[in-house]
Amino acid sequence: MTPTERRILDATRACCERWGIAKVTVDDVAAEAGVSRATLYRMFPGGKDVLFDAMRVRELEDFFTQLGEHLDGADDLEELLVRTVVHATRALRADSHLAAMLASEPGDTLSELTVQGLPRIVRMATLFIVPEVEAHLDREAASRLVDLLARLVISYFLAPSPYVDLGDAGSARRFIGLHILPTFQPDPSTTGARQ
Amino acid sequence: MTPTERRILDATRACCERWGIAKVTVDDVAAEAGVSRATLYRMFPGGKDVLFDAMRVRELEDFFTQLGEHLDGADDLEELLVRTVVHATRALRADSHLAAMLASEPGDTLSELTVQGLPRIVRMATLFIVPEVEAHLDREAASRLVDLLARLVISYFLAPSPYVDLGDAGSARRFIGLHILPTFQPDPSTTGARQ
DNA sequence: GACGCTGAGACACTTTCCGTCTTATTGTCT
DNA sequence: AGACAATAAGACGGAAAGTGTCTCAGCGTC
Repeated sequence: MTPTERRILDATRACCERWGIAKVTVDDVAAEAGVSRATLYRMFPGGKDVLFDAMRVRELEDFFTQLGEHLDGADDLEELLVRTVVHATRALRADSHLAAMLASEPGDTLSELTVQGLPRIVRMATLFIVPEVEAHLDREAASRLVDLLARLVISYFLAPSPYVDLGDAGSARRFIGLHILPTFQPDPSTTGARQ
Repeated sequence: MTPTERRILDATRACCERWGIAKVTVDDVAAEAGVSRATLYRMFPGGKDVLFDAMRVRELEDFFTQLGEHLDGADDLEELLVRTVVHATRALRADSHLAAMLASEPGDTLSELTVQGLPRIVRMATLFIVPEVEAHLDREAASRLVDLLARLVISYFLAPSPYVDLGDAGSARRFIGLHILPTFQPDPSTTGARQ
């Protein structure tokens, strides 16, 4: 990724934060990035759609990169999963950009977190998290596990439950120990015995 | 002012806060107000310009109404003026709407505080503040005083000075006692003796 | 000097927005 | 019930803004 591309994506993000996707024009982004429209179209052929898509991809990459950094030192599977969902949930809650988008354009943003965007999110989560999980499960199981957890994190983020708070380590640990680990870890000798 | 007019002006303000004037359309305002475009044009014939103008007028009215409420119990002229400039300055600084506008549309907003809008501001200040000042000065002097103070408050708000902080009561009192009162109150027996 | 990258801007096309208008509906008053 | 005022919905043409492509000129590097 060239510095110019990065500048443009940063500008896109800034514009979206300020005005919401619906109000942002290509000229806005170009001006914010200090770049001509021609350059922008050269770097992102396809224009607006491609540009905003690239922005979303980069946001996901950033999100999971940051998430990955919080996973070091998690030895057993339970600890790994707990850290993952807790940090992911807290990061989502702390994301002011996301909050602004949800407030100003609920429809588009929700779509990006569910119907339209969820496959992409799951794919990215798989890419980043499955390697960590594979230390404890085979690839197939790891993929299914990450798929499931990603959906759960998003669901509990969008609509909090009185029973589970995935932003709280204790609650997340109980939840994972009770509903997740037993189904993915047929051998009960390690952590399945909990609860 | 009918309730519908108020709803529309509230909606206008809300839209401006969210997107900045440049990005707001009449449809946005109508939708936000839960009113059809036809109704909006009936209430504000002339459309966008008239609508935004009405919003600015109402903001000024609100501003000075609130300011007026903080002036009760100021007996002597010095106290009255100090309270006025201190509250006005603090209100300007605390106005998140204004801050957002200054950030997103510096040109328009500054124009509204200086070249374009200042006459209106002075007129409104005169309307609200002069009656209070007239208890201590004749109408002519009161008008000139309010005109002067309004300009000073705005100037020191836009470009703070190391010498004067009109948001601080002590500093404001010194400033007014030193530079304002002597020129408007030739009789030095009451407060002019200070400093 | 050839090369690649960029900014500026012309261009045709599309979309959005504006302001005005008509029509149907609703609720109110007599 | 019927007259009436106010409104929502939306059609309409013209104006404005935005889009995506293109050309060309400038500028630094090799």
